[in-house]
Amino acid sequence: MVTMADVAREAGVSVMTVSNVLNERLPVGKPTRARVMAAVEALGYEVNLAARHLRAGRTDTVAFIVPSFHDYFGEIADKIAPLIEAGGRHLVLERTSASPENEMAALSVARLRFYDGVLLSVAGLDRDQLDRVRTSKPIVLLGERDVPDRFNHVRLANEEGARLATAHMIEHGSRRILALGCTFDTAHMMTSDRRIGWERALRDAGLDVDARYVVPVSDYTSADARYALLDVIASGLPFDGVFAVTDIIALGAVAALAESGLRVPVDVQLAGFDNLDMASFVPPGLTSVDANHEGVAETAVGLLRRQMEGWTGPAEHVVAPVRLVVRGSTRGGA
Amino acid sequence: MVTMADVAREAGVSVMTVSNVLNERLPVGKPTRARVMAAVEALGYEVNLAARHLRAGRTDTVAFIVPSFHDYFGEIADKIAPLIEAGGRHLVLERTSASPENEMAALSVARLRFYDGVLLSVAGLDRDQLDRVRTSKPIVLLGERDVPDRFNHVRLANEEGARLATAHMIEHGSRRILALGCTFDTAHMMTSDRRIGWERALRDAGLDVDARYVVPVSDYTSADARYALLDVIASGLPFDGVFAVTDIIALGAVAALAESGLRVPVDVQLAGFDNLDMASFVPPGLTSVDANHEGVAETAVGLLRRQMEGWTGPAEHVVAPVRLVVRGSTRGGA
DNA sequence: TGCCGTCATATTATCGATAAAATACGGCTT
DNA sequence: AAGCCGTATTTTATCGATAATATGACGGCA
Repeated sequence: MVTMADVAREAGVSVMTVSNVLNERLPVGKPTRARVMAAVEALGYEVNLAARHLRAGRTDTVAFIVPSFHDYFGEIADKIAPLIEAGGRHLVLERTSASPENEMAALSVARLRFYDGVLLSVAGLDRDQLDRVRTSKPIVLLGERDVPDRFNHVRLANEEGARLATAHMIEHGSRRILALGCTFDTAHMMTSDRRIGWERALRDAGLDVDARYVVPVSDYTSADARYALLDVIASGLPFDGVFAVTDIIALGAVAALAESGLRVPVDVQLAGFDNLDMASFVPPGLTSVDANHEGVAETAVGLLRRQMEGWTGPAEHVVAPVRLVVRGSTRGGA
Repeated sequence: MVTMADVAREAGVSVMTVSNVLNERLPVGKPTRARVMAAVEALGYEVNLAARHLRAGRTDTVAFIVPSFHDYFGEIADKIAPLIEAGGRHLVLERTSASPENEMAALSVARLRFYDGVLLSVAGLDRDQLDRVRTSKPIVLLGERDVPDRFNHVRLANEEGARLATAHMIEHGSRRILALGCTFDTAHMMTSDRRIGWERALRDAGLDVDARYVVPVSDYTSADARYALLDVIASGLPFDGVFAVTDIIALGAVAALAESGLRVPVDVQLAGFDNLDMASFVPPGLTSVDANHEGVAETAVGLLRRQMEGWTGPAEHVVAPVRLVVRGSTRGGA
């Protein structure tokens, strides 16, 4: 492996001069610079990032730590990447499988040191566990869980989004709306906050809240959502609307409804949450709560950058606004 | 920051003994080990990975470098991650935006050194550019491009998959099948190999190959596919089948067909490629060529692991077999 | 002539771990 | 009691860069 020392020897200068040429820290005379560059070319030198990392304590890398690589997280990661790159760093993704242990491990001092900053999409950790994390590394948390005040945090207006979607379906005639994937259990705040929004919409319209209409889904996959909804249909519980806690859940619902001969939106209206790319394409177009990925990405990266540049003011807790994108799966749609 | 030296002082031993306790390299006496562990606990010591990396030359990390984080790559990454973790390393994703420059940069010696091994999904680089990469770092290439022999490479049976899908639609009555997203241009081998399979199926059935039925798509998104197919429909070119070069393209086709009042599979049969998770759920179920993500992941990780363990035999070029998963979008389906 | 300031380059110390070689020590053999 | 061995532990050298400091050369000016 060719090192700076090799380059220095080849160019007849000291190692420090090579470093100065390459990093443009101290000024170097023109002819010297030329000789160094020539030597770098000739030997094909490339900096050893491990050594730089150890000495300079910087990696020019930011990690986005996600529960899984696909769907929602893949889409948002693609929005975050260019923003990080614009700051001269690059982004890597790590995956935790949504397990608290893995999330904790990812936040260990050792692993954190690999990065200049970390965006963590919290899925498994609760407030207490997060509170035990002691680090001065720039971190921004994303996601719908409760987090300690000292962390920067970006989350969505879950309740409002669910309310919008549900109210929209009520306005267009639905009276018995399932909350598919929602829960009463508050451990997973995403599913309970959205359930609260669904409840509010029902109450605002003077409708009853019937616990049987809250249908949990075991694993947040389309497959599980499909099964869950097929069970409901088989049970004979009457419904004329489905609020799905995410678009992935909504996709499973689309399949279950189609298989059961229920027409969307004529027999059943359907709305999801996240507004994934696929939502526009799944016939008849999936009405969905748009969380504005782009905006969330910008906010989160902005908060992170501020920390990486040395800002030490109080943490911010941003609630990203949402809006409803109406498509063919509800009766207000095209 | 608490270092090994701090722990050593606290435990009254040398730094090397601490290292030996933590890494279980040389045997350490039981009482000494206990004192060291106690000191580690008391001080909250965690190893500095940068220092270890510099000295030991190992990071216990593997990178999967992808064109973009979403859809196909997200799904396959979720398959790869557990396999890497089973080997005691962890996986990170990096993104290249499919640009040759970024892929080349990712392969630079400097960046490679951050990882014990690299899985690269080649999207932009051609054979010549790859040939310029000189490194002894374990690398496995994935994807449908042509690559130099000396690299391990896993790709799909593109031609065969396209042939299967097309032949299946012919068998069930289609006579004029579009090759949506396919190309004559061989730069992107995925799109041309799959076109060749489509052609072969047509020829095998004694049907004409009409160049007008090869419909390129600008950017491999569902949105672009939808536009492209709407254009075809508007042009009046008659067709009764669509082979979509990927499921993402097929999804765009689903939307275009639905909007145009064409029924799937009655008026038009449709088949895709990749068998993404969503393919089972988009009504009426998307017939798709299954590339066996799981198997591809295992093969690629196996080849990589072999290299990381020191094997230096000749590189392998694996063509992963494919099979057709028939669903409701074609007439053989349920 | 002698002193000072400035720009260019070189020296020294260090980041925190690990590989390899060296030493200490108690027991066992003969 | 001397010699040897194996286990436990320490010493020394090193990975490759960078921060901080030191040196050198040269021109300007009193």
